[in-house]
Amino acid sequence: MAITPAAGSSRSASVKDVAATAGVSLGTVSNVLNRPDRVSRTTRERVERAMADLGFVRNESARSLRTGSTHSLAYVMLDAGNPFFTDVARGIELAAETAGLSLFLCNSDGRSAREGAHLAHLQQQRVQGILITPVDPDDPQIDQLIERGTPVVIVDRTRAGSSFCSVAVDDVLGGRLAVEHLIEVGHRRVAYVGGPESIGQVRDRGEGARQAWAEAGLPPEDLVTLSCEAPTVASGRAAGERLVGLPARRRPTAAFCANDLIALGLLQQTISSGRTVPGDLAIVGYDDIEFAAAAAVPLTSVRQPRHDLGRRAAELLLDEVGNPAHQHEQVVFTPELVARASTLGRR
Amino acid sequence: MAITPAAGSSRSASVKDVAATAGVSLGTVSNVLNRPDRVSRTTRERVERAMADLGFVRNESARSLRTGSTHSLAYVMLDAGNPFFTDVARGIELAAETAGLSLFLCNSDGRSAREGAHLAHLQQQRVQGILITPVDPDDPQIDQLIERGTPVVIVDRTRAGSSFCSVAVDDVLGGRLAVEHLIEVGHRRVAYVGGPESIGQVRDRGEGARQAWAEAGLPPEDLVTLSCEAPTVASGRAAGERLVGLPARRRPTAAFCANDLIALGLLQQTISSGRTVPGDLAIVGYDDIEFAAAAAVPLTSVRQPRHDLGRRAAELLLDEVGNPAHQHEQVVFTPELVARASTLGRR
DNA sequence: GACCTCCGATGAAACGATTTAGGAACGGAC
DNA sequence: GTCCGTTCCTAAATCGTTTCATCGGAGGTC
Repeated sequence: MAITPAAGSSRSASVKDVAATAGVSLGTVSNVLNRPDRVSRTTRERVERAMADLGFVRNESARSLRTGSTHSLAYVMLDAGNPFFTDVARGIELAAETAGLSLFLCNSDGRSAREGAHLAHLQQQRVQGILITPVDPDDPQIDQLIERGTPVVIVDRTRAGSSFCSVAVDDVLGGRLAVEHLIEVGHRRVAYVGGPESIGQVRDRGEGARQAWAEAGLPPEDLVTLSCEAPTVASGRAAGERLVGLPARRRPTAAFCANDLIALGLLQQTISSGRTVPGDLAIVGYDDIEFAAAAAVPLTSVRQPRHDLGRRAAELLLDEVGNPAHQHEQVVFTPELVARASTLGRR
Repeated sequence: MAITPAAGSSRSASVKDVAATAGVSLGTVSNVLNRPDRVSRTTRERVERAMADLGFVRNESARSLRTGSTHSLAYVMLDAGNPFFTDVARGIELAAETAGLSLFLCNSDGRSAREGAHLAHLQQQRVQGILITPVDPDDPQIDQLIERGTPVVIVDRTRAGSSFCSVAVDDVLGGRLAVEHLIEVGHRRVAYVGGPESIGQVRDRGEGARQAWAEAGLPPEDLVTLSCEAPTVASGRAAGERLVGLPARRRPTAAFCANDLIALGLLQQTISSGRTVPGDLAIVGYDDIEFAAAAAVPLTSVRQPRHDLGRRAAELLLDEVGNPAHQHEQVVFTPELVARASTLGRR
């Protein structure tokens, strides 16, 4: 009869075991897995029965070694704790699921070293492609990935004249929108709260802020930059304490924060220290995450189409993987200011 | 001379190419990769040079096929959009990084089908082990994973008499703490807002709420259950609208929400509809995510040690993977009530 | 100078699945 | 009864890496 390995044996069953149990050859088992229509119904059922009995689990390493391709994509996030990126990830997931691929999420947590380790590992895994919101889009490791054949799509950043696709939102414009709005509602001393400078988004939004300030003909020294260690709620709180420390004459009446986490921290610190928003300090955030609207004082924020950002990025990657005539594309979405009570509560 | 494949050839370089270029054998290249001390310095440098020149990237599929083990763990999250789970993930990441393993994050998004697809794929990938916050901890697929040799640790749930490790927080106790607190500050008509019932955490927290209610000798009909479709901010808002619709006589004066997302939604709806918190409605959340303290009215919440939860879970998994004398363990952490303005603002 | 040791390097044999060229069995038609 | 076409299945080669038994040579010892 068929040779049946001991149930619960330490080695898991292979196609060979299945073939032996079902009394067919290796190739037939493979056909059942990959081209079931080429196998007669009775044989197929016998093989499927054997697979179930043995608890057969296809070995993806062997499969992808032989075929040279995997069924996975990966998204390397800049900060998994920031809802903005998890929303982007959700958009990517949707597209990946539709295409029948699994999506692995990796978190670089803003650290180049971790990002590099993830990229190296993903490259060794031969994932079909990588989506990444990089710590630094000019990192040569990204070019190296592409040279060595792993398609990459940059999410939420761009690079001039690139050899890859990217999907971004115009952060300079976003910064302008925020500061133009603050100027419009009457502020003449504004703080830009962001950091670290190593993050491109932070630089661009600050640049947009400065442009708007200059175009309004306001003195540069009245646009203060408050640099944070990280774009987090805690940093926002800390920035709030530093603001209070400034002499009243020089203290800004409004703050534009590089993201909503900072803004929420700043908001909390401001209110809990007994001042009011926007009375003592108007606040504009960035990203318009779900929690922004639900904040102590609903937050004015620059909205990015985060879901579309993810979906579109994944679509570009899938096109690059599947379509030989693929052309690299740099998609830039337009941000939009959503004005709420944190700047409008009082004139 | 050495056979050098054309630079930028479509096939990426293999150890064989490296060996040819460096003028050594396959085995030597492998030794450079895995036991560099066994190779003389000059040979090693020559091989490393060849690897760099060819852009060699080790093929992890082949490696793990041969050795039978991978360098990856995975955490299947219930909801990547909920900061609670990303905080847990961060704890896991820390432990994984320390052990030199990569962590893949997968998001089941509360859907059994997606969870199942992820598990199947991870099993095929032969990951070293899986951490999971399951949609349903009694899902037979989990037992099947273990039977077939993939270690599993359940995160944030338990199961009686189990054949695997788990790390959880006592949700029944958490529910009691919340409701005992509400009773103590004087509420006699309370809503439990949670859902769907299919989620164990929701059931347990509700059960704890009922126990506390009964032990206080209060009539069961005064503890109303408001069921949500999902534990999200949007559901919280919707629940708020349903609460307003109740006749004043029967309307609860306080709400205990199954998590902070629901609580934040409820809080937002309550305030934006012109009522006050805790004046018209006191609110208790669950998880004590960072945004809870930063909310419109700082939220009273049941705190879970989410970082430790993740770290401990990963440690148990690593022990199971590496230690032959491993004993399964069911770790249960104790939650803690953090009282803030959303229940204390007024007596 | 013969012998032994040790170090470094070698080459073949796996790992488990897929693929492809080809072979057996079967049924139908003349 | 023979021949042909169709199904269905078999056997062997292959993917890239690791491992293990082995081998050659340099150096030391007597």
